[in-house]
Amino acid sequence: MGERRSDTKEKILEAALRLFSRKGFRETTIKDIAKEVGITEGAIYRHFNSKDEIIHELLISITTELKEAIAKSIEKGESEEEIFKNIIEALIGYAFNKPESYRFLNLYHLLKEYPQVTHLPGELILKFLNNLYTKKKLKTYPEVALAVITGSVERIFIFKERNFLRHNTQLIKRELISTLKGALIG
Amino acid sequence: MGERRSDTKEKILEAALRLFSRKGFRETTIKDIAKEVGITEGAIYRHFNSKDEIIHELLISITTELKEAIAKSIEKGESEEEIFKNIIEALIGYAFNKPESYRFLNLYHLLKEYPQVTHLPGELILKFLNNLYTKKKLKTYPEVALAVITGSVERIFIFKERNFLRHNTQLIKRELISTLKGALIG
Amino acid sequence: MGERRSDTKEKILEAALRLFSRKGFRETTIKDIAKEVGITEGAIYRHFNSKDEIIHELLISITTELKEAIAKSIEKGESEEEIFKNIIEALIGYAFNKPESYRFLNLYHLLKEYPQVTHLPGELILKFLNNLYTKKKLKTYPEVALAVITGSVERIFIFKERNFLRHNTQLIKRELISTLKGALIG
Amino acid sequence: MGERRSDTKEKILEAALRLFSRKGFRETTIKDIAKEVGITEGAIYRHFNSKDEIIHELLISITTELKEAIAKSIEKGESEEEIFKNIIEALIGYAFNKPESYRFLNLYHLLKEYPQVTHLPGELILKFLNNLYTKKKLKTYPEVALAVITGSVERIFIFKERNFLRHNTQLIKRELISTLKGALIG
DNA sequence: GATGAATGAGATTTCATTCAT
DNA sequence: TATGAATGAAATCTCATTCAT
Repeated sequence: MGERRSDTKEKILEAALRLFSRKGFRETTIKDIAKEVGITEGAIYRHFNSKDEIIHELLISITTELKEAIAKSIEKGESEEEIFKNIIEALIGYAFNKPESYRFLNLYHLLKEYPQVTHLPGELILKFLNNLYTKKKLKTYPEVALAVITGSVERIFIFKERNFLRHNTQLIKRELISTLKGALIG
Repeated sequence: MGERRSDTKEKILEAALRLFSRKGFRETTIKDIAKEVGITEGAIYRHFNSKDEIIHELLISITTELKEAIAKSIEKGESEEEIFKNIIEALIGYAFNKPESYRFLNLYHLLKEYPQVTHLPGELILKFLNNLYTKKKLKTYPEVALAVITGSVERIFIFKERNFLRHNTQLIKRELISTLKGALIG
Repeated sequence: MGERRSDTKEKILEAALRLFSRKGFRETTIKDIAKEVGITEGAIYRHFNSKDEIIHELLISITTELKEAIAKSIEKGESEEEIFKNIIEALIGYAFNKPESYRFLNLYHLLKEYPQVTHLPGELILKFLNNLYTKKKLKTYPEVALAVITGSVERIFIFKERNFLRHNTQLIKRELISTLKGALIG
Repeated sequence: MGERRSDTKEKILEAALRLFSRKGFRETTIKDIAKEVGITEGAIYRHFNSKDEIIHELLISITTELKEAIAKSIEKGESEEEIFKNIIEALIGYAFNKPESYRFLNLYHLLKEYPQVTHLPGELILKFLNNLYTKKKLKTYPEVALAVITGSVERIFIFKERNFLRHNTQLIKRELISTLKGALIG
């Protein structure tokens, strides 16, 4: 039949992301993905050479997307304080708007080795924090600040997914931003 | 016949923990575990009915252990501030001293559904934070505070494992504690 | 619309021969052949109904070609000795000038059953040898002579392909002819 | 159940040899082998890591066996003429008594690259022929002689398998030996 | 004639689990 | 208790062939 262009490839990536992020890499089978897309297993292999290739392609595109979101949030900020706020907003925004992508990333980095090839989104943030640190505007070491920021966002995300947050999302976002601001740049 | 019920069973649990935390659940096979212990696959089934049972037993014992560590850290503190500090120390201490158990826990909770049966260590901390919040001694919502605390510790742990921290562990610990204290209870 | 019935069909046969003789039947895929020709898999099926049909068509044309070469070598000879020499020259010539066809034939007959339909080139040679034998001009049984002739040529061919021959090809050819002559018809 | 020792491994090798030599490597499946042995596919993998490993193990043992047969035939001979005769007898004997092994070897060397690791049986024969050649006792180049010997034996073998020989085996053997002797050492 | 996505059957391999010894 | 061969189900991947365009 053949959908126009490579609609199918896109559908495979979407289905795979959905399943990987929900169930993990090993526990998601090619058959699962095929069924989700509505094709047969063999058809997957016209678009990808292996399961690993699907995972890798997702990793690259998600990493790129998140990195770009962060880059943009840094560029747009006018003061350091604003940039700080923008970064956290970008992180939370990404996690909340693209939960599957965000989960995928966490899962990947927990299970697989850190891939050398991929420049991680964290690097951009770290650069900014290093800069603040040099100017004595950061209350702690850059690595510690990075850990606090990214770790907090991740947990907030998990809590949200588990319906553990007793306040509405907007409120939580604002709280987190002001808490981290207070903690790190005063 | 010795007195300890089963030396082998203990060794299986240790080996399984080591492998699960390093490679993941699905990517660790019963054969891997058996080889690590120095026995054969069949022998594993003398001590456990299934692979899942091993995972579950590990989950229970690790969860219990961490919960007890936290409980103790709360009991021992005399002031609220001290308890706050103790809790964070207990968390970092656990992560740093029992990295495999800590990794196991993170992995498990990322991959499997939250098991209803298990009372999570976080609950004790949350109770304490709720208490602080009621007394207006917490700068943000308890859930947000819990996210910041546990998320930060997790990231510091990951950074340490990846040799990403440029200062020594003791220094980092102290920094984290003072940062979180500043952020959350001022 | 040209006159040659199908240029593409010819190209497919050539590519298939090249690949089959190099890698074997099963290890050569329709996709391999299509890629070699520069068309797609589906296009192959415009010209052939199945992979087996390609193999069979090659078999027929190669067998015919070799048989004709041998027939010609027999017709052209004036004395029995000359015919004997011509046959061996034709065999070596075919192997050396059409190595892919020759390899194909060997491979086919090693892997598949002897096809009843195909009259083998060997039959012509055997007829000639039978004739010599009747006239008491052959030093051994015709079958043995046929084995010695065809087997020797095949091995010389293999040795050449593996760069195992330490003398130039012309010399080797001459040596082989005189050796076989000495051995079989004195 | 488990037969004593590794009876099963031996049975797998035997069945695999039988099938490979009859049908080829790719056209013989693990399932075929398992069925022939009377076990399931999975069981094969307790004894071998892959299909290739089975092929390789067969290659090594067959090559070794043939090489030893030839080495012995050389050692036992007292005169050069006797050694010459012994070698051919050893080759024919091996082909006729272990037809599956002999077919396997031919098939392997036609389909796969010459393996560097394996010292080929031909080397021993070549050494002997080189020696004869130096002493001016060989009527042609050693490589040509080797080709004539091994090629003739192979074809005789094939003819026998195809019921193409019109005289009894013993007679054929004797004929071949005397023919080759006449051809090569006079 | 040609494309290339898709099918469907089957091949190799993996692995939790069972079981005779 | 322990061994390790065997099972059986399932996973990844391959490929000849079909078919809508």
